[in-house]
Amino acid sequence: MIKITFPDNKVREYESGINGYDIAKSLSNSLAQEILSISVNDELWDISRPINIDASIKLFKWEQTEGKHAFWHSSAHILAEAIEFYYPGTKFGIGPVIENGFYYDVDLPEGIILTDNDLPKIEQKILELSRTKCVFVREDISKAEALDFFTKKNDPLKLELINELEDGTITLYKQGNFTDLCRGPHLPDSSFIKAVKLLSLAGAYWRGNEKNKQLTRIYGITFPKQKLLEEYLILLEEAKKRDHRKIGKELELFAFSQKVGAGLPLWLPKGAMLRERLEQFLKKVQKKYGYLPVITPHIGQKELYVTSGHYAKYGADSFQPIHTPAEDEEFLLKPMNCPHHCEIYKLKPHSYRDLPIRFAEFGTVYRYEQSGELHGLTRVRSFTQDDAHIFCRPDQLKEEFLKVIDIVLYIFKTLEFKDFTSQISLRDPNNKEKYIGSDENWEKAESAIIEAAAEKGLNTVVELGEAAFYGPKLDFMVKDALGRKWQLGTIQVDYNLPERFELEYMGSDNTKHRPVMIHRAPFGSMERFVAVLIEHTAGKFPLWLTPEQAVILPISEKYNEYAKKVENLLNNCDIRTLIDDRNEKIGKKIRDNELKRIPYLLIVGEKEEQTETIAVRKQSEGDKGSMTIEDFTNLIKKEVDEMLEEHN
RNA sequence: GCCGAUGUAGCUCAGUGGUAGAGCACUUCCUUGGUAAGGAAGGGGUCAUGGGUUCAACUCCCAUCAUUGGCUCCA
Repeated sequence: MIKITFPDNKVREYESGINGYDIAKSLSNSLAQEILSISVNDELWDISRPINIDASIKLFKWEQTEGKHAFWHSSAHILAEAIEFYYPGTKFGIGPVIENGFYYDVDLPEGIILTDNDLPKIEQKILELSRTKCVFVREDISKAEALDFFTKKNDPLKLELINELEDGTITLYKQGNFTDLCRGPHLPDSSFIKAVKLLSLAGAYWRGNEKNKQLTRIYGITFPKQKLLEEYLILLEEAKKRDHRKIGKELELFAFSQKVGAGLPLWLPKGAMLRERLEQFLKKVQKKYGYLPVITPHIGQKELYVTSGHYAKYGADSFQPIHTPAEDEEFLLKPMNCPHHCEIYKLKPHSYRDLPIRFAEFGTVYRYEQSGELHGLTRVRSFTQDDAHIFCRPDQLKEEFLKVIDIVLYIFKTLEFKDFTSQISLRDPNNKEKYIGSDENWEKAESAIIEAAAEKGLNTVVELGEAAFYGPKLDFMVKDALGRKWQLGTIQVDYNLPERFELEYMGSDNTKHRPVMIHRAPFGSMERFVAVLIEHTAGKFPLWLTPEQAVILPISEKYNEYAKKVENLLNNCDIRTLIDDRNEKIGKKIRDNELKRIPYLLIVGEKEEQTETIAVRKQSEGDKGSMTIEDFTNLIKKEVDEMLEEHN
């Protein structure tokens, strides 16, 4: 007999050799039906694997990640089996579980190219194989046996993987006609899989290295119930509706032109208005925090970037140099604003009393992103950073970090980004040589960031080895509608540029010292920020930000004149208002303007004209009744003030 | 850059080896309507660009450009 300890610390005795499924069954039949995987002494196991020792266990259902993990992992094997059925001779790479589903990287036989049209038949085969209730059989083998097996199978990719494994830890899983190298765990059999959708095909380099062979990657997702798949597909559709590229086009915020060039966004009037408002908003905050505005050109001499080191590091990936009639003269489009700001700092000597100095600029920069990297407004070749560089003494680092974090948090709060994460990137402690700057400075900077983040109550992840070579950093990330993570704000310490530009200040000891630089951009870039904001709000921007706050809808042409009067009054009160005087019925006008995400619709007809009022309809809430124009302007002002209210 | 897909009217999308279609939008007319689509008529396209095959190409082939899913999830 063995002792099994459950998560609630209850202990029950079972016969040695019992498996997870039977344990679940001993608790309840319905539970047994739902169990997908088990952890035995914190190690994930198949529920069909016999347990011969005293152990503490946890049982996992579909609702738990561990349960989904086993489910999708097994699904990946069935996908592989289906592929091997249609394309014998295929070599298999890896087939891991991902956040939503799984994929398998395969090297198809010479001359076979998969297209989307091939996916349905593979899906059908997967369902067919699932219905046969194929059992997943686990087998422990030696490294030599594993090498032998995959040599016979002629699968060099698996051999490469096995060669990196230690002897004695190798397991195979077999189901039907397919055997795969796999750590597990798996479902007991394939019949759990009731619904499948192969989502997309993509090329993927073996082990993510572009020097390696490109394999075909097949993405898929499976579910234990057809209904869950349907719900998931609806979710995907909903997410697509929030896509900033779609909404940006619908609301005429931005566009691209093939003739202007790929990755070079054109901000249309409404988008530009929105962006300007965001910029004004940040400028006001920055002024309060002691930032000084600067403006620098879009190009700079090549020498500037040689000094900064950007030319050596990014020169090849940037736009080609600009030549002038003067011989040997070369300019670059600026990929960064910092070198220009360093030159401004250098214009005059600084005392320790002057620091920190904070130069801020909405600086447009240009980088030649690879064509395949371009994506809407989130990955472009021309973008504007809400950039600032803080030149400070090392002992001021923490204080400055606290202030920048305050700005970021204020922005996130105002724009209602509640679901964000932050990451502290530190040096790789085992590889200190690859970083510039003294040990002492690094330690100071790293603890300044960690302490500042902790003081502000940030929920942070610390990543060792993720720091830039020139200093540690703190990044803020949010997710877009499709669950993709985007980095927005960033705060980076830099020891490199002050060194390269030989920046100095006079210390209290009357000797020269080197300042530290902080790069920071709370939005990151205006382009990316607006993109994420569009997806976050589904185009329903906050009242203070939206291009048009109210549209006046006359019931008929007879009230156009009164509508004009109302428009003037509201615009005089700085409420951005338009009239929709098309010859359409009121229902039609309401529908169209709701679709344009106008926050307030003001309906005026006979009643309103006579009583000098407007009938107010709020976006997605409906009729709010009639009120005077003065009441309405007060309402708007109050709403805007509340949104922008500063926290302390 | 590489692998797959896509490119037809302002927008969303059908379509065929033999002179191009729908809905919405737009223009005009009727209608003057009270909280998410009133009716009629009309204008609008070098079918991404450049080559090739063919009596004939928007359609088939090749190239280019652009858009798009992916190329970091480690058996």
